[in-house]
Amino acid sequence: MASQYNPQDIEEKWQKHWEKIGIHRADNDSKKPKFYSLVMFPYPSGDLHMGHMRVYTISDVISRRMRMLGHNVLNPMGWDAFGLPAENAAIKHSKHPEKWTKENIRFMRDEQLKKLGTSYDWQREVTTCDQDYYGWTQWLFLKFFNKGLAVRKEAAVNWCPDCHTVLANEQVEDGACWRHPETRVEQKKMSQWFLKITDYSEELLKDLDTLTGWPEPVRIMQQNWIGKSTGAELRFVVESKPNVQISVFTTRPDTVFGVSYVVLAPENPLVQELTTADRLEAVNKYIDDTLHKTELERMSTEKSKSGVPIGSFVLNPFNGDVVPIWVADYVLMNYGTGAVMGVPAHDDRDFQFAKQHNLPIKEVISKDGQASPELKEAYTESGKMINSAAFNGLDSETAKEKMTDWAADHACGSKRVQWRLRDWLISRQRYWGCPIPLVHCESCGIVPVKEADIPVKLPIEGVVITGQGGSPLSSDESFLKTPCPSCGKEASRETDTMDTFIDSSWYFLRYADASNKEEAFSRAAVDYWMPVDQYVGGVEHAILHLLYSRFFTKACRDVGLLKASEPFENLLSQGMVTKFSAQSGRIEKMSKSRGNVVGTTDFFKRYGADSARLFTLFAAPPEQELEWSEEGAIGQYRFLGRIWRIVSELIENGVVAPFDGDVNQEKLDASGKAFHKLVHKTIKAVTHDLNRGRYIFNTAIARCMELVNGMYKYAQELSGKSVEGNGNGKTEKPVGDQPNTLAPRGEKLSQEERDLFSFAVKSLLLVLSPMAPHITEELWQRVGYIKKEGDSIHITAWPAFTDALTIDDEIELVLQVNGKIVNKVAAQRGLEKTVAEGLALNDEKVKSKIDGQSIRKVIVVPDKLVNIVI
RNA sequence: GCCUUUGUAGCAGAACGGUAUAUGCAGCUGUCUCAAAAACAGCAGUUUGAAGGUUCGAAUCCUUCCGGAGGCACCA
Repeated sequence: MASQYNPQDIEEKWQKHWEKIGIHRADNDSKKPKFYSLVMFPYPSGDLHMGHMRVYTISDVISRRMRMLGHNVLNPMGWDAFGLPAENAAIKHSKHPEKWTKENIRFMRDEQLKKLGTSYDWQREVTTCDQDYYGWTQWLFLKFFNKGLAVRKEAAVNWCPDCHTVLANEQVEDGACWRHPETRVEQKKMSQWFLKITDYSEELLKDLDTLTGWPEPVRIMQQNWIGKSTGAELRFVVESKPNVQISVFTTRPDTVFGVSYVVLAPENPLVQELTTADRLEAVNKYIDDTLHKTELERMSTEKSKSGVPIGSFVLNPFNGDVVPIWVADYVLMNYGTGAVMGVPAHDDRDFQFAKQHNLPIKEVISKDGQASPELKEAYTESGKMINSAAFNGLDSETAKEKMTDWAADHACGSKRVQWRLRDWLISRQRYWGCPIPLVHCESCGIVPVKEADIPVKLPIEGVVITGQGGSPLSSDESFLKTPCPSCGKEASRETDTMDTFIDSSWYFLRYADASNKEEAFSRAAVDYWMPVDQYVGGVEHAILHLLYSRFFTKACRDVGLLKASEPFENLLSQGMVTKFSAQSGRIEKMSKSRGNVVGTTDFFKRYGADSARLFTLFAAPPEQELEWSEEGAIGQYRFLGRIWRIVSELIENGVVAPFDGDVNQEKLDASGKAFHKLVHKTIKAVTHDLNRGRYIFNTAIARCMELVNGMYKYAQELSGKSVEGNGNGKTEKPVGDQPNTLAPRGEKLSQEERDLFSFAVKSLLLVLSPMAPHITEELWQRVGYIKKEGDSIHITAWPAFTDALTIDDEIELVLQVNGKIVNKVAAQRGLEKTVAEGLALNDEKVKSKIDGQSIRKVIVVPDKLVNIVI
């Protein structure tokens, strides 16, 4: 009898063996076509669970299959190892962040990722908190600095009181810190370092169109984030102070004849300048009130539109109307010019505001060019111009341009493009990050550290992390004091560290050349590997990491470091893994805090990594959510057990042996032919499902299951024949001392039947091997394919299929009358249309349905159906 | 409020505008067993969220509505 399938006996053995023979190493100099397969590297938080494993499994299957297709595959792994949790853990366990991080990395690498059976090239491992990584991060920063892409500006920035640091706009969600949804960020005015991502706004937007290998939703999210709006800047002269103008940005210059007021943001300095004495008290009170509102209160669209007039008026340059200036908090200081023109008739917010404060509503555009008796709501579409003097009758889209031109001609406005994207704030007042390599010198100002003096090392010894009172770097004299690189006088280092998103914005470049001691990466290496052919990661990075990395790639290109303009050619956003949580009583994202995690170690021990891999691939298509189910996962274990049993018995019974050739189809009986076709159909289907960009693993596995089911059936049929010739579909009772076997005995079969089994087993193992790498390798060896040390199923060529053998000769022809199915008949494939039609018209059931009525039309779909319309 | 996405047996999921259901889980029956488990063999189940429309023919395309998921949100 065959031995029991026991993953523990085989998985670790092969993992070690693969590492030893080095089949996962990428070659920087190869004749094969390159394939760069990348998965978003993890933050080493300590313990991965089954939910995390999904992304690594998906990416690994893609990598393994591309190797079998003859590619030189780069499949690297590393650690996004700087960040706040290390500091928090340090405070909690009084363990240095570096120690904590390194311990986590060891566990996650050796006990989790390796035991999943991933095929990484560990020689290229990168750890962002290592000097030989962050030194190059600093080096890149200096390149950007020298190119004017890194600048220091005073700005209102987001401060998270929990993290004790500032955050970039992208890291604030609903007015709260992305790490602490319960913590409201505060606005502080600070002088900080920024990377000028806005220099690339236009290109970042435009190139989204070239990213056809990205999911549409991600592209749309980036597009919205960049937020380009085209319109005009119009200038309104203040009536009482003709030398002062209020600039407004509008996307609707065509509505300018409908302006009935102008609004300033409370923070706009013009408010102070233009408020008249009699309004001063009211205006100051209003501003004071708004400043005490939370960001959320201010942003709420539900609430009414508050505001007060400031007493001054402006002149509408188009028609000379004198309209009041108001201050209102629905206008934001940090977008556009901090002032808007109020056109109640054609903007929802302005309409609401005007209704509330009894301001005139003047219609200047209507659908048909006719004025409406009374507007019940703002008309925000385009239409025909009315009440707009010389522009009357024009289509409003045309008027937009003409009126902008008019404004330019009369020196009261111009065309303007406004972006939502802001510069990337990268300073962090934290310890566990990459030090910004700059020096503040009293005489020379801000001076970059010399390239030769990089890395600026993060002090490790004697650092005390309390989480209070600023970064430990600012109180570490040995770090702080340094001679000025320019004049040599005593100066002090910048104590801010960089946002950790910088570390992850270029790690994929370092993988290309990870052990380079001279440069961050060699031009030849990155130009060879970049762009990444297939990136896999969670959709939570749709904006943050993916936008930053795109920016970094373009900036590196412009600094002359590489050729590529876009880092990631194809992107797969896998769905999250969920599980029922007893805490909440709901199905939720698998996470520690929700108490619904499934650990890896225990599962690997009981059912093996192959079962875990198969389940996560099988239970849902990759981009959809996946609900973890213990029963479902065990089902995959059962499936692997079925493969193990049948293949083992076929080997033991002398049926299956190494096979390299074609099965002689002619010498097989009907069920042999059918099974032979099933094998070819399976190869075709799995090949198709795993093809680049498709990656529908769930159906691929289902096809493998069909093949295994077919193999059982065929084996049983042949063993029935070989025992007693009983073909009734029931399992034979053991006869005498003969055990109850699944597989026939080899000597009872013909050569062709044995070949067929050998071919079927070989094909099954090959197409399943990227998904279940251990069991397939073990059985591959047991069949006898591994002859010398370097052999492996994983570097064997992907199997081919014969298309002719994937097509059935006989088909079932569906006969319809008026689109309703009346009968199904067996027919030869490839019937002439007229023959098929005749077949249908002569069918008894069809005839009785037609019942002598006249036929209006006959539709024939070849090899599918005939529809008779009466 | 706007945008994206999704709704198919009890559950997870298949299905170029052409037979609604591959595959797994759960369920039921049988073989084996003293019995059970395991294994093996087999069975059953929905008319595709709802209503319209286009079509010879709609799960698939269009419209409206209902439900789920995600994103954006006084961005002028």
